[in-house]
Amino acid sequence: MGRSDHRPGSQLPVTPTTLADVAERAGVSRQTVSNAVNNPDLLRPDTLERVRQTIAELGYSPNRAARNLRTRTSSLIGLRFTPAQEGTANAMMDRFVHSLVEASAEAGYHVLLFPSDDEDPVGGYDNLLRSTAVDAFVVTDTYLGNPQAAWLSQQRAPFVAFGRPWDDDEARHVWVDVDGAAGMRLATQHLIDRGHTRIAWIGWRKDSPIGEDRRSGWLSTMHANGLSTTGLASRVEDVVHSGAEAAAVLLDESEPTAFLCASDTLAMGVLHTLWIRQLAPGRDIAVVGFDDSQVAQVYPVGLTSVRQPLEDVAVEIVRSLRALLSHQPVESRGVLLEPTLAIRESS
Amino acid sequence: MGRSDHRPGSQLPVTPTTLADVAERAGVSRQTVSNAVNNPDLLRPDTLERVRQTIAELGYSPNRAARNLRTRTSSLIGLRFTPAQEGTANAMMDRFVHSLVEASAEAGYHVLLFPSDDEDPVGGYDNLLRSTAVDAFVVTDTYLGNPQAAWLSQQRAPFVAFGRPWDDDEARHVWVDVDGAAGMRLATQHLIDRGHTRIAWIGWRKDSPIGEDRRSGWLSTMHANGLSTTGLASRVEDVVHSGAEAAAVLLDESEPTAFLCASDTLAMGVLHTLWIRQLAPGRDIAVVGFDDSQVAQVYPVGLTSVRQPLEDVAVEIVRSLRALLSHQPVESRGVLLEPTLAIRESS
DNA sequence: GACGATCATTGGATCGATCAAGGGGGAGGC
DNA sequence: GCCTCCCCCTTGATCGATCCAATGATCGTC
Repeated sequence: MGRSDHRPGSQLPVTPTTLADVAERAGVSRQTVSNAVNNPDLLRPDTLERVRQTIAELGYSPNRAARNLRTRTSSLIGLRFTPAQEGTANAMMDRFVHSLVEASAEAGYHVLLFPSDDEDPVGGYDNLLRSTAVDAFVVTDTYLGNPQAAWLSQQRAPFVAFGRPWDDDEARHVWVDVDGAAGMRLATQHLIDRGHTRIAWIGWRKDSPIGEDRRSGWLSTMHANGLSTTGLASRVEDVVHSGAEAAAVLLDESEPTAFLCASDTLAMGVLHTLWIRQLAPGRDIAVVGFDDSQVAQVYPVGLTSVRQPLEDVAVEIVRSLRALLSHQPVESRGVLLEPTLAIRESS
Repeated sequence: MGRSDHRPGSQLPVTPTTLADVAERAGVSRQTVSNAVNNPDLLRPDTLERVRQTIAELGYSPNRAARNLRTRTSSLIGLRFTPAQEGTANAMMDRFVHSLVEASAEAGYHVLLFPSDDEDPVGGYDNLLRSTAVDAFVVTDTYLGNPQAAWLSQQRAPFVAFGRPWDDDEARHVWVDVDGAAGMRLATQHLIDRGHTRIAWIGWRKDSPIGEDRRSGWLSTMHANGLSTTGLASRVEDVVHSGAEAAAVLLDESEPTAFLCASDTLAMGVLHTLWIRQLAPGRDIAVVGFDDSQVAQVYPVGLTSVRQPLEDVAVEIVRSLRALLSHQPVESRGVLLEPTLAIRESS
């Protein structure tokens, strides 16, 4: 039998059991039953036992709506669900959402998804906030110019961001992020340890702070090891064929022996170019990506990739959220977590 | 300015506006405000206008908890969130969840995620049901021996399944599914049209009804075109290297010119074998997968793949759910949707 | 055995919405 | 003029939990 006794073979009563039902049956008042559920310490051990017994017998579970109304909470965390873009390999949302659901459940919260509306990016937040449908939000897209974090701050709505407030020095909200630069240092050092000296970088356009951060990890590690980076960097759009073209140009002009990419999508482009030129990834040329996407995992020649610790991110977010909601002083405004490197045949 | 007037520059009041606040300000009773929101037809046009004006001025939005308590509904749909398995390419959950969130929102519902517990697969459902936290469920894993659908049916809990009740003839619940056999007929015919006659099948083990269904699409189309299938079929585990091994054996023994796979994961295995043997996918040998995963989309040689119409599935599910919850007679117990074929360079 | 202090438990009010009846007023019919 | 009807709106009760203040039980103490 499962953890909770849900009595296979029995049906749920048409009208669910209420607190009053339990109270009557156990011969105590409603408040006592309420205390048995929420403040067991207040009851005498024998009373507690009797009430718990009755709760189990009747299969009672507090009505969420009534509790929410009285306590002015919902035990729900709102998350705007943005799916992975088609044609890219950036599918970390899936893993992150799962981790968040798990971590939230541990803390007694559920995750409520709401759709994204590009025309009115804060509309969904506003509705949920006004109707007190959620206790807090988790914000994921903290890219340049995204008004959500600032708007929520201004509304004094509790939220934690996954991602640093890159472009906003004024931001005072709580955030959790993964140290992309550290991940790239890890990857670069890995390649250097394998004997590579001419390691090329293929990243995003300069206006992406995330991309520039990752790039800095490559740059600093190269220089720290006394290696040159001139002519070895390229900045392109985050699509497969851009990665392929960049790799072709770099191969022709600078003869790198390894490629470090800001995303798995770009890495796939590199692999395409290698395939066309009959170069074997891992043996002739090393390739490393970022995100440890499914693509990296199932690609015939496994792609080495920087893996974000999304499980830890979720745990940390929920921890911050709880502190925020219980009005405890938050230890620190931001938390930065270290990624790991999933090493495969491509390096 | 956005669709809903959320007044940038203003803060949310500390205590949210209530129905009574609006009533007082508009000079009407609480019930009249309630009717303005839920049954506008009951009001005289000028009163309605006045109330609406006041609602807009105060930025009023009905308190969810109070409404839920009174109406005994929650406008929430529960979904057990199971992430994609690592090391496989089956990441349709991401796309499906997004579609479901969108379709639900259209109908005034939000999606509530709860975690999966393998030890107690119905525990999560039970809790939410007992505490009347959700109005209905969407069940996604209807594989062999999964007790969820049967358990929910027995509890008389409203739910719609994504997936047929393969192994349960007794099942009377509502479901929506994608016709995998039709998808494979499409794919097989596509390959035949391209001149292929020796088309091999790599699928899952025989105890997977989904796998057998997909296989039947290949089989029937081959036979309908007078083509032989002997020695051209293989049944393996759904992992990359199994697909690779199966492809190697088939190439040696039966010399197929095309491979049809039950999943993109297996197709990746096939591509691996082709790569090792220096065979060009699409030119020397055609390959087709199933699910149109990100892998199929970003693989250097785009992988042709059967694409499930998940957007339509979600819409259909929400439609059924609404009928179920409004106690309308459901037109049909099950709905079967046709997949499409995403044609790329591999075929 | 009376006393205040502490502990365990209780009854009434409340959260903010909707439901179910009931009331005021104008139009229309006799 | 009076009654009925209908439309529009209001009032009181209710959903099921928790908050708050108060009451009864238990205890040690003098």
